[in-house]
Amino acid sequence: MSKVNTQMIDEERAKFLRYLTKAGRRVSHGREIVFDQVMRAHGHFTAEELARGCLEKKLKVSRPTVYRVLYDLLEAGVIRETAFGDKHRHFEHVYDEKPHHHAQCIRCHRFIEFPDRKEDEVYHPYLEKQGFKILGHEMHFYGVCRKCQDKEGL
Amino acid sequence: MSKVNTQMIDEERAKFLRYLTKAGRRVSHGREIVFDQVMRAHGHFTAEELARGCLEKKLKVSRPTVYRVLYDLLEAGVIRETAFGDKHRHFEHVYDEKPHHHAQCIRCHRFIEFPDRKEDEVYHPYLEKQGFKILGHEMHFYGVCRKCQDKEGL
DNA sequence: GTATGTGCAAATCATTTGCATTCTC
DNA sequence: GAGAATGCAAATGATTTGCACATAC
Repeated sequence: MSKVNTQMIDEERAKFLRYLTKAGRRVSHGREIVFDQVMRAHGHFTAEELARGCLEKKLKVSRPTVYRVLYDLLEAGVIRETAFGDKHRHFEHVYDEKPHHHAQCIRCHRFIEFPDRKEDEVYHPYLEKQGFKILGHEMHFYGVCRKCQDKEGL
Repeated sequence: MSKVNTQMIDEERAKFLRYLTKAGRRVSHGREIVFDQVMRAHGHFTAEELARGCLEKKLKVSRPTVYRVLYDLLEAGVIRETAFGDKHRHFEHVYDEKPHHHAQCIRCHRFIEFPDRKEDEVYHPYLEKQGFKILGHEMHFYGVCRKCQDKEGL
């Protein structure tokens, strides 16, 4: 919608195309459709949700293709997997990434989302104010390890 | 092994029994076996791993029972789900819980584990020293939300 | 034209469920 | 003895794969 948004999508698209070219893969119809749908998605989504959405909209892609392209996008660094202990895989764009956090209830599995701050202690009062009883936490960084960076250097 | 360890296991067992009693559930053979195996497990494990282990050791439990008891233990707060974006469910004890962190490679999905510090910035140099290129992070708190606390109060 | 991408149907794999049987309280 | 727990086999649901056909380069 906004100029920034459009620009970011273009950058992501360029990143994807660059990746495909470099990897000797093709710019196919399926890849375009799925890329598009991913960019339209808000927040995090599961592979199934995206696939279902495509099918419901009668887009010309099959479920397996959605899954396949999702892994392309992962490889390309356009999306990333989020760290939820759920049965399904969750993804989200890389492009709207700001450090963002979640508190999950071990009973109902619902998430409370909260804004970024500098130090982890800062979050406790915030969550407690919402009545969330904290049992522990885990910081989850994602990135590329040395070995994989070396491999990519090839 | 150590005295502390044994004591903690006893405490966890007591917690589990208390939960079962309170919930009007029974102290069955299956629950004892699975509790035992969980306490022997190191770090995090998947339901499948635990089930397979039980079957390989010819323990008197079936796969569905392992799964069922695992959810009892979750309910009882003896184990918790960890926040990994994997197809399987990961669990770990609550009892050896210290704030601990993981950095995961988006390529090979391997984890780098690292010790707890006070502020999240502190981790960056640590990971970078290991050649891990950080793309982002996510703080994951687990606990019980207000609604579920209220429900438990019943 | 050739190698890659795709859909379809079928295979997998972890997890869950129905139900008859066995056990705990 | 009644209500729970369990095993078994079968169901489920997400994800993946084999393969013949279609398409991008």
